[in-house]
Amino acid sequence: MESGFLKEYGLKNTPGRQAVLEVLAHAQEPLAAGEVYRRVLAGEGTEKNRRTCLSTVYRTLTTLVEKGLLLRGSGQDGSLLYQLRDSRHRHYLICTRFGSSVPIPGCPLEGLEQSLGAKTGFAITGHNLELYGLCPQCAKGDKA
Amino acid sequence: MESGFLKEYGLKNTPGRQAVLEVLAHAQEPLAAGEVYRRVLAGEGTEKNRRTCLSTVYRTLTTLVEKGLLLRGSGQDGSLLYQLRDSRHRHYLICTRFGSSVPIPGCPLEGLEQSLGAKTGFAITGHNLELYGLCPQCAKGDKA
DNA sequence: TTATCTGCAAACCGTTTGCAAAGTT
DNA sequence: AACTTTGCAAACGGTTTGCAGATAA
Repeated sequence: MESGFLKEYGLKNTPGRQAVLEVLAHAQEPLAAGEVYRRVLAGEGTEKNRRTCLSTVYRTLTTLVEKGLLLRGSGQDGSLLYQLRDSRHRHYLICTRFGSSVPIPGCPLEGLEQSLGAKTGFAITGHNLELYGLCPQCAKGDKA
Repeated sequence: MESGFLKEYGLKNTPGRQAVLEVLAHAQEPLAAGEVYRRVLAGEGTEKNRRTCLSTVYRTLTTLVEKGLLLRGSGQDGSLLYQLRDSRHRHYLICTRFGSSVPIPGCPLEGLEQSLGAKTGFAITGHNLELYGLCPQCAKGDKA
């Protein structure tokens, strides 16, 4: 994770912020604030900051979303999830009975964003997409 | 709203449930539980139930989602939103600066659901999609 | 009559905020 | 030194739960 990186956004370069960025850089999927916090404490990412509190993590995440470094979306249960803006993202098929999820290959929205941006004048920076349904096993034992 | 409708799902047909269903049937967009509650009290829908409590609304919504009558998604801020499963849904382009939103014409996922269902064996029942960006006005005065 | 449903109040959990101390530039 | 950021603890808002009385079948 580049340091000096934060300054360009008018932010002070503190170990806590570095740690949050590193955790998100290593994450494979969007993370909830609490999960980011746990990973920072566990020392994931190379920064060795283990002395932070949850509210600081929240404040950092909020700040970074405002500056455009992170994207914030929401999961099926309403939890807020954060990811680096440029990280490779995935979409998932989520079983509404057990919550199990299967990643969808590719992103079906790439073309759409462009054409929609052109049509509306919006500068589109991201999106949130999940599909819900019953997984094969659950679909059989249906009929509740 | 058909009565007798609920019985088929093994549910008792109570005025509270009727009222919740009616509110959702008249709604133009997905509603949060609190909003459903307010509308029930206000007597929207034809059912005249004004004597209910918020936890009952939550329980009703949860039950109806489990039975497959409703879909539950989540908004940009993580609030949980409910809608009738078969109601016409819309997607929105949301300005990340002010939260203003513009509806997207049509649903870009109709084809996708079918093919994905066939490929994975999931019985796909719904989805959640939002696009984020800066609206034309904000995109100009950028450079934070 | 029996099992389900409801209202109330309290618990719960994720998120936000006030404040004084610590850190960055 | 000036201003930003942090830790702590308390507040907050939406959601869930336990229980006893009411209601649908």
